[in-house]
Amino acid sequence: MNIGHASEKSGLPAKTIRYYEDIGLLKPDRSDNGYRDYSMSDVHKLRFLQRSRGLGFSVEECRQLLALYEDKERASSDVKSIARTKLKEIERKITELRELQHTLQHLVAHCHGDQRPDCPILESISGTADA
Amino acid sequence: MNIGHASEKSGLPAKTIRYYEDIGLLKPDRSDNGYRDYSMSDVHKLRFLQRSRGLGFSVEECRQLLALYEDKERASSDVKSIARTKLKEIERKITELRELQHTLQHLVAHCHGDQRPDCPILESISGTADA
DNA sequence: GGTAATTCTTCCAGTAACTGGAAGGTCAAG
DNA sequence: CTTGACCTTCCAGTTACTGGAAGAATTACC
Repeated sequence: MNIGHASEKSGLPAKTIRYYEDIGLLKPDRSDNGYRDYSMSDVHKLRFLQRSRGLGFSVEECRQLLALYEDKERASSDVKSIARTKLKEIERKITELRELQHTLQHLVAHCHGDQRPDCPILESISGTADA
Repeated sequence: MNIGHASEKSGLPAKTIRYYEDIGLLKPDRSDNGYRDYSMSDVHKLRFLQRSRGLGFSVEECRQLLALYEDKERASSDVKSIARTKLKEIERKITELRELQHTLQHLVAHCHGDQRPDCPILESISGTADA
């Protein structure tokens, strides 16, 4: 599969896909003509990268997450501990997104023109009533 | 409140806080000595930025979200529509995080050394069974 | 078969969002 | 009144892309 097709399937621009290859996140086969040739597995990884980058994980964290998957045959205890650390982070992110969600919902539902600058959303928007 | 204190409270490095000021995300008061002086409201905004950046929103999206809050007095229909768009995005992010969570949980629970490279996690890790 | 458009290649420069470090001013403690 | 922590600005470097040029390969059309 050429890069254009892989780009469509993964949601990542071709430029970004080539960049990910440059920094060693994946290395697709090459066809005889020199074109990159992406397998389904490559596309899965790209889609995974597209998602996890969009969720605020750094490229290095994504590299770890990919390694988790790729090294699962050995599944050593450190691999599991990384996974558990990431799971904690994911839970935190979900919690924070829920709070952001509630804040915006409140904004849409209750703050319609008659709110003063001291709206309680100001207090809740940061997730800390005190700070 | 000086920048060091605001940094502690918001979780953002002082460098980043100054950068956010440079690009016009907030403008704290200045004390007589020229030091930046952060209000509680400023710290709330910083904490909000810290969170939403970590959740994969771009600085420009964060600017919009902050504006949502700051312009809530007028609460025009476009403000609400932006909020609704962001709510959709937040829901998507939550869904994706849940899927990532399940994948990692599966990895920790079931893939312990006896998995072949064609582990079904490969299929599910990208969130698309087909692709 | 010819040729024009599309898609691919590499390379190099630019942007976004920080991040580190130098050079120097301010301030609280001893 | 000096030492050390914290602040200032400025400029350079890093990360993670992103755009564009120049050229080769494929596909689409006559």
